[in-house]
Amino acid sequence: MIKITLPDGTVKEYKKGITPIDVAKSISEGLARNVISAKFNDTVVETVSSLNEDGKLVLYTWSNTEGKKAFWHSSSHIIAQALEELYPGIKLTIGPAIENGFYYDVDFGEHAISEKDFPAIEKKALEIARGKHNFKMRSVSKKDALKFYKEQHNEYKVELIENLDDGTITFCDHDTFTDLCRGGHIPNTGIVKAIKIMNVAGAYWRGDENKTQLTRVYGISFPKQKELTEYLELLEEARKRDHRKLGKELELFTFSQKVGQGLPLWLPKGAALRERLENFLKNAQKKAGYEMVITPHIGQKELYVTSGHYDKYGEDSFQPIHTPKEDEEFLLKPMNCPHHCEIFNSRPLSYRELPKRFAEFGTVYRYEQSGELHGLTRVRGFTQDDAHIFCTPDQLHQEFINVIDLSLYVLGSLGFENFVAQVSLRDPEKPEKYIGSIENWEKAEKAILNAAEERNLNFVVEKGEAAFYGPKLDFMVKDALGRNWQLGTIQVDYNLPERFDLTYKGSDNEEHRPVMIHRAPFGSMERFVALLLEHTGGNFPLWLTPDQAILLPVSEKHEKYAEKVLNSLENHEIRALVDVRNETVGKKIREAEMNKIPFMLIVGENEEAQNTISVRKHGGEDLGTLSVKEFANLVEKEISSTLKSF
RNA sequence: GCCGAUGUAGCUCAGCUGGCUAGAGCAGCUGAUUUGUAAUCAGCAGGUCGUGGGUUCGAGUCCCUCCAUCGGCUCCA
Repeated sequence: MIKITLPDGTVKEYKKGITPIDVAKSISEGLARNVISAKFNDTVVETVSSLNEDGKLVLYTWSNTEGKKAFWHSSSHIIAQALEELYPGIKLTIGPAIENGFYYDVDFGEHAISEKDFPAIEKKALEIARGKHNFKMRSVSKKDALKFYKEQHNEYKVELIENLDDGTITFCDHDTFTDLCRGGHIPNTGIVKAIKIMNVAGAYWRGDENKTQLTRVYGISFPKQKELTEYLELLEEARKRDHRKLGKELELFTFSQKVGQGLPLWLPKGAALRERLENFLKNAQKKAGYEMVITPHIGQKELYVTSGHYDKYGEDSFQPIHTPKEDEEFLLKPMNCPHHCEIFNSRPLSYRELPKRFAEFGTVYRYEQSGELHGLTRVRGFTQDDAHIFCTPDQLHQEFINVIDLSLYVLGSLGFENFVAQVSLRDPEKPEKYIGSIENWEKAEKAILNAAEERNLNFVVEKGEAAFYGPKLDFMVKDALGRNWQLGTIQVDYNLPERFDLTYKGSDNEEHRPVMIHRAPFGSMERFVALLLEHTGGNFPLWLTPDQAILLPVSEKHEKYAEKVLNSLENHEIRALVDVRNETVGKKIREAEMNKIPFMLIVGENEEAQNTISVRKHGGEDLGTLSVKEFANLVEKEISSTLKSF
């Protein structure tokens, strides 16, 4: 007999060799029907694996992330089988579950598949699923595993197997299909009732752009057809929140082929909105002891050679600007830090003056690969809400904490609640990717981890994601389609102070090296506005939104009165406009709704007589008839409830 | 940069297998209407079909080049 501990703490005794699914049956038939995967002692096991020792068992259903993972991973086996049957001779590589669905990377050889082929593949996959084939794991010796794939001339699987230890290799069989696989499947293919191929894309073997490019087939599957339909509708809804679409509709920004790829043009409404965001941060920064500086958009090549950026990015970026003078070269500034270092260097500083916090909304230019450009989230010219803090090693901890607090204030004020803090450390196995001493790296990494822990941030650690000069703490936010984007960033840097030979005079009358913090709570104005658009669906906070109210005169006769109201709204610092077009009120409301204007103020005969306005909120709520003063109070109250000061 | 897809009026789209002066709705302009909480009516105007080549008697439609966009990969100071 063995003792099985369930998540609720109960311990039950079973015969040695019992399977998770049988354990489920012993609890209830209903549970057994829904169990699709299991973990035993924190290791993924099949629902039909024998359990031979005491341990903790967790059973998963479709409603658990773990259950979905097994479901989607199993679905990738089904798709792989369908692909093999439809396109004999293709080479399978890997097929994991992802956040939404799964993919399988396939070498199709000469054959290229496209959307037109999806229905046939889906049909085949569903046929296979309906066969209710059991997923069965078996151990295979390294020799046999290699033989199996060498016979198929599948060099990818061979490479994978070669990196595995003999004795740990397992295959998974279902129906006529066999795949190298670590495990973690649903009991049988029949549980998959709906399966859809979402798209195909190129993906490099092992993520290395020097290796073969495979075709990645993305798919998703569900235990019910209805859930697939709902998922597709959800995607459709998400597309409505796409910042590129909303940015155009709300006249915030645009692009021009003539100006160039990835070079956004901010339209009047967008520019004004951005300015409000900048002022919001400037106010907070002022309270936090920052000083604004201004630096030029270009700098001598030598500046970036000193900083190390030229070495790292020079060849792959905008090329130097030449002047009539021989050998003179300038670079468009790709970051502000070197300039700020030279500001620090402009006169001798005492430890009594530190920390120095230089802030600048600095526009920078980076030659991003054309395939990487994406709306406002990835552009070639953008403005960072940048600042560099120069402090003594003793001050570093507190300064870092202060920056975390500022960043949290910014995100909180704009309604970003579901962010993830990511601590990016260096990859210890690739020292060639980084500059600076190991000792300094260790200090910097420790400083970040300590600060993140002290502020109780819910953070994840990613090795190998650090900048080449130092580790960082990034605030990651998802867009409408669930893609992660880095917004705010805080970076500790011991390297630039050395490269620029920055010093301050300490209390011991000796020269000391300051530590530098790079930080940008928004990240960039472009990306921040993009993500804000997707999060709010274009319904910005009232303090930020382009037009707060629109006056809708019922007819031409009331235009004069509308102008008068507009005037007094302006005196209350409310951004408003009048719709003087010769249109019906119904139409004016419709358009104001589509333009997402928070308040529609209808003025007609009654209002004019009583010196009031009828207030309709975006979305349709009728707030009744108010005086301008009452309305202004209402606006002020709403603003102060969302916009706290730092 | 790589793989795949897309590109027709300001916007959203139609235009079948190549065949007369390329269509619609919305937006715009003009006029009528003077409007009460999500589209008043009528008329007008608007496109060298992303660019440059080619095939053909004939190209929005077929082929190639380039540009841009979209979904991924790689990259992201």
